[in-house]
Amino acid sequence: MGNKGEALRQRVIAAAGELFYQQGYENTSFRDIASAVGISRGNFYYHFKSKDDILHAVIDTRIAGIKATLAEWDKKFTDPGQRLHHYVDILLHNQDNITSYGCPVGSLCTELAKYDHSILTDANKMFVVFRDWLVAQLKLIGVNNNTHRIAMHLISRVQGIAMVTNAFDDKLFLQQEVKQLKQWLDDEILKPSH
Amino acid sequence: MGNKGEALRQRVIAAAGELFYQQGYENTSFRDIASAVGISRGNFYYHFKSKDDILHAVIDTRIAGIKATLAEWDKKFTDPGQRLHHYVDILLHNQDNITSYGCPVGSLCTELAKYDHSILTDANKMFVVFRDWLVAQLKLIGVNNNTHRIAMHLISRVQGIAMVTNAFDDKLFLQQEVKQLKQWLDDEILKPSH
DNA sequence: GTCTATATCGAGATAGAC
DNA sequence: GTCTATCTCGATATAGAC
Repeated sequence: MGNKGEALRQRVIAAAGELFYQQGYENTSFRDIASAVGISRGNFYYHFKSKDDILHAVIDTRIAGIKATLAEWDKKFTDPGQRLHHYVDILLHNQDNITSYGCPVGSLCTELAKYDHSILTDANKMFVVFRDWLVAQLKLIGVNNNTHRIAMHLISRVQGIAMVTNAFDDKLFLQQEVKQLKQWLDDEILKPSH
Repeated sequence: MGNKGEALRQRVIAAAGELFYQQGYENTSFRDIASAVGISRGNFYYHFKSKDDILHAVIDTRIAGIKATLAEWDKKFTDPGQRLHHYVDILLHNQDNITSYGCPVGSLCTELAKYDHSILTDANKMFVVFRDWLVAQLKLIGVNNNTHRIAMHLISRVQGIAMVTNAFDDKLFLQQEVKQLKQWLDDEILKPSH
């Protein structure tokens, strides 16, 4: 198997993914990616058939990365409640990037929704992986009703925080909201007295 | 005063604003706007000096529109609690557009954050108008602490709902979340028993 | 004021040498 | 596999006729 070519392909995907996140997909050119990776523009077309093709590869790689991360969490934390807290804590761990560029999943979906519905469907799968995992954790806790809705609600809360943090360039807001959301998680989901 | 030119200018701003919302700013060309308004491409530069200039005009017009809307609400609803509910209800009233294109303010800020910080600052003023109005309503209710944070929290919740509704193309989610958010508004802000 | 014609640039994509 | 050179297209923007 072409190890050298395969390695380059991975480097392109990594660089493109980062640039798509920081600058947006449409706003990132082959030039940008080429100079980041250190190759020529023409060389792309040996590994990818179009720019869309690179985006698809980026999305696939991200999905694999998300699945790997969640599997790691499953090992690291035995308590599903702890895992849910860890999900919210992503905001805190990535607060600098979120302040500058927003959420990598959310901002990409927002961009794609403006002009390409077929790729949006693919990008949305990143959310679906998170959602299904959240549903699984809720069921493990013993929540039996509305697990899907609660998972979607959590994603929505996290996305709102990321979006507003980015738009207002306000890291403090993120920190306060994370605290509040984790409190809500404890009060309404993990220790329901009603 | 050049009435004919001024009227055309307003038509351009209206058409551009709609297209920027539906297709994104970068993804909308002069061609698109020209054919929507029914003028030639060259004619733009008599009324605007650049594409950025059109965007600034769109933002200014939107800000004026938001202020007018809020002033209308102030007249229509005497109860500040009712006004806060009405703010959340924007989601419901615009559910079709939000499902297709997201929030006009939020998605624009998300796009601009990727490549132009100076215009983002301007676009963000749309949020600030809402935020300041929300703070005013909270104070009228008698809330004295954390009015700024609560206002930001409300914006964040609304943005999260709009973003996820758009990304999942899920109008039902929007409807459920609006219900839940209005319930939260009643329980935690309007009738605090604690 | 509005138009047509054009300049200039950078994008994605291709051809073919090495 | 990777490169250089080039094609084609559509974008913003400008010049100048009407």
